[in-house]
Amino acid sequence: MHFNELIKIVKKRREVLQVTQETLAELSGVGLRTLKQFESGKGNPTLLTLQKITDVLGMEVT
Amino acid sequence: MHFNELIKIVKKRREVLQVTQETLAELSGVGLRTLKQFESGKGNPTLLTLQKITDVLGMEVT
DNA sequence: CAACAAAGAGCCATATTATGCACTTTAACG
DNA sequence: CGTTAAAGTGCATAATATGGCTCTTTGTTG
Repeated sequence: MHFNELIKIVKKRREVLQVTQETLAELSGVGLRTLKQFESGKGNPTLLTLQKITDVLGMEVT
Repeated sequence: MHFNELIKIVKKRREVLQVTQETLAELSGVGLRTLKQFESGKGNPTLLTLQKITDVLGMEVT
């Protein structure tokens, strides 16, 4: 899966759950700045960061 | 998917294809040291690094 | 055992990510 | 227009990934 698609999916999932970036950051333990960078397509997160995010969203990296 | 499972899958896939770490490193453009660290479970690769590796192996991160 | 190939690990320099803080932009209201 | 919430950005620093080189360990084969 392409990077941009991944971002879209994560972003959409967060919005469906009606969670703000700030809340997701807190819940996942990822820095708000990091999350913002990721969602705005300017990041290259580590696998750990991505997993923290997807875990909270009930998603999975495979 | 858990980190360790991911590693196992990648490793197994590489072995099935009978490709050495060295060759995979060259083909994927990832440093040999980085690949070794990843496969030995001591890494936390960036998404880009992981994708470079899985691309060559004909796998996909989703 | 000896020899070889592949994998793992230490050291170290450089590049990049993760993070907080403050500020700006955007969007949706009244 | 003014207000407010959410998202995006600039900047600095700490932490971590990357990658080359070298050495050690492991596994296989004669």
